[in-house]
Amino acid sequence: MQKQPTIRDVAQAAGVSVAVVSRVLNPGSGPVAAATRSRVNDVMKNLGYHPRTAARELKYGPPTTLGLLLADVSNPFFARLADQVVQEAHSRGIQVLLMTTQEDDQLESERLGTLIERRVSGIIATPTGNNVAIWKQLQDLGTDVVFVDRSIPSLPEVDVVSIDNFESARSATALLAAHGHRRIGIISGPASSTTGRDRIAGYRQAMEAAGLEQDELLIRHAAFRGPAGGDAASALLSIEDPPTALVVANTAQVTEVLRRLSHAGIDIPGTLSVIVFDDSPWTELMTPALTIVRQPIDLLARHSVQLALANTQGKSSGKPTVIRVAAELVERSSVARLQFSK
Amino acid sequence: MQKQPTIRDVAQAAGVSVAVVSRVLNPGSGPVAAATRSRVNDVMKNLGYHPRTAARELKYGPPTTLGLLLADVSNPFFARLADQVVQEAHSRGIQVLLMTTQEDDQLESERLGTLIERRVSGIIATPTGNNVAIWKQLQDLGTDVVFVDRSIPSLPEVDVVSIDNFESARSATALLAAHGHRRIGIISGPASSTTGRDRIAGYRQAMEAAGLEQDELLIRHAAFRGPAGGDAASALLSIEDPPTALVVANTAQVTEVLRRLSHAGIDIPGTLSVIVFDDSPWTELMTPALTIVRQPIDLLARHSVQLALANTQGKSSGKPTVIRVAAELVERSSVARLQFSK
DNA sequence: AAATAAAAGTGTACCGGTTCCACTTATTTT
DNA sequence: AAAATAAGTGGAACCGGTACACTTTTATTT
Repeated sequence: MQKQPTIRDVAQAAGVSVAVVSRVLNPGSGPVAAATRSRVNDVMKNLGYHPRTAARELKYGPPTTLGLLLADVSNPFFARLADQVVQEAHSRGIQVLLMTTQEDDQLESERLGTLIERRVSGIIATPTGNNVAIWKQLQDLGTDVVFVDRSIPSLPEVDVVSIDNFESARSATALLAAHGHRRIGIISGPASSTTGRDRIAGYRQAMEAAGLEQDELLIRHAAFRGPAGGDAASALLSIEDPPTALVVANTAQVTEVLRRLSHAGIDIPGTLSVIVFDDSPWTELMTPALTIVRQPIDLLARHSVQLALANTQGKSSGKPTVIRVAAELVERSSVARLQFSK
Repeated sequence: MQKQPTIRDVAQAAGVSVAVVSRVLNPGSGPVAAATRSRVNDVMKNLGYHPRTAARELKYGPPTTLGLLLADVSNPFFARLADQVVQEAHSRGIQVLLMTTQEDDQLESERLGTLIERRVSGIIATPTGNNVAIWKQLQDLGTDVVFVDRSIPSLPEVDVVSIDNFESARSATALLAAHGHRRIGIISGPASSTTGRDRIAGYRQAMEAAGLEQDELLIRHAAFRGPAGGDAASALLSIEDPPTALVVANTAQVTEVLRRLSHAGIDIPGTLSVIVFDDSPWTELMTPALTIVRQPIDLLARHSVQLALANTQGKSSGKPTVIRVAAELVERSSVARLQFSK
């Protein structure tokens, strides 16, 4: 392990002052003779010099790091989001500190503490819904906070990027209704989440528009984690007059719900038609290929990163920005046309 | 946006020196009277003070950040790895800087540059295979480098954590042979990768042990990214005497290969038996449920993090550590028993 | 050729913590 | 009661860059 050269070592070796080396390091910060510049560059290469980000950050807490706080990354939806966010950030020279909450507000609060100490310029997060005080503090500190996929109603001043949950659920439900389904179930996120509520609202509107009876038994909320999703699916199937179609609108639990359906030996779409909120590659590989609501993850990522860096670039507009991108209903083979039997 | 209080603000407000505040901040670094401690703590809370990591890092480049450099995170295997690494790191109070290379060595080199400037204490990476000089430099600088899943033969002094690729491929192939298959194909990673080579070697050994003819046409290498995986699958199926069984041993391209098989209308396991290296949840949901080689991602993550922090903790043992964890062959329904027809 | 302007380069305070060392004030030891 | 030891606190240098104010060199103008 060699001792790390500093800017002063470089300056001395090149026979110039540290100020000049700093200028070479930051083009545009001041004039440097071409000959000097190349000499300094040579010395830096020979010495294996690399400026330390920590030292640079000390002067002005710079917009070079961004926090990405997700529920977990094993979920394909979040994984793809993380992938896109990282790519988008990298393309702007920004680094990403990845953290997970496991939907645990205690863990979330710890992570937020770390992000504060690191003075990240922005945070992109899927909030658990608690820790409102800390989120507020973060904003007061000048950190750009962006909620993605979900939001917290009691924090209306935070930027939000998500799909149009209402419209997505509405159109998915409408599609099922148009195929003759009258008993349509929906499994959505917790009622405390905006995501969950909006999707249910869209579902209701579609049911009403189709003139279908709204049975509260057909509406299920499931927590983002744990067995709740599977339980909801099982419960839905065991009611007296079970649904012939199901919208799985809890993005985080799609796999869990499908596993339960599969184990129950449900024939899709024979017994049950299904539309899910998840556009993972494998939804196409299943038998039958699943009809899905495709979330434009790249757009979610791009807008999130943009907003998370907005204030930094002086583009802060007093009001919080809410971006709703359109989701796409991709029809495949998991929805059956129901014959009129009654 | 409020101005951020510094340690001096706290000191002044509490009527003590900065040294005392620092001691309160770092318990064990020196004596502080209980009364003073609580007074300082109160002031910190009132002022909303949070120490800046950047300033702290300046003194001693500390082991508080770890770089995770993956090919991409949209791939479920890497996503789950990232998830576990982050959890493991968090449990040790370490933060994770996530980066992706897209398997592009140019991008990789840029990312490595950033990691050097940040003086991360350790790096966990799936290397592209190039940039050997930079990896060496990283190590000289005292950074703990750990390759996970793959390695680079020309860098034997780097720690490696992976599954036992040879044995995994051998046992998967042996299972197929035991089911009466004689024409067994394999799609593995590029020949330049250790992963790819080891798996092929395991395959060869199993073929030989079973007394089966080794046809080079049955062995395909596919790059980790791009359409190569799918092309390899198509090519395999169109040879004169096509395989009746296939080992998809290119973890990164499993989905791509399966998609191609699905589109080609191949009946699994009727026409083709399949074993894949991927234990994503959805492999169980497919029809038929896929027989898989399950990689213990949690173990890979745990060992990686441990090694990446080893030197920091003074546990550096001159020699590089190579950890091979056992993978598990999970039999499900995608392998058919072949009747002897010849 | 003198005057003026622009370019190149230097010295040093500063960012916000940490830590060594010196110093003062209790507490023990003999 | 004097000396030795420990506890509590403060002063200031330091980490490695950045940037401002200023001096020196070179180029341009008339």
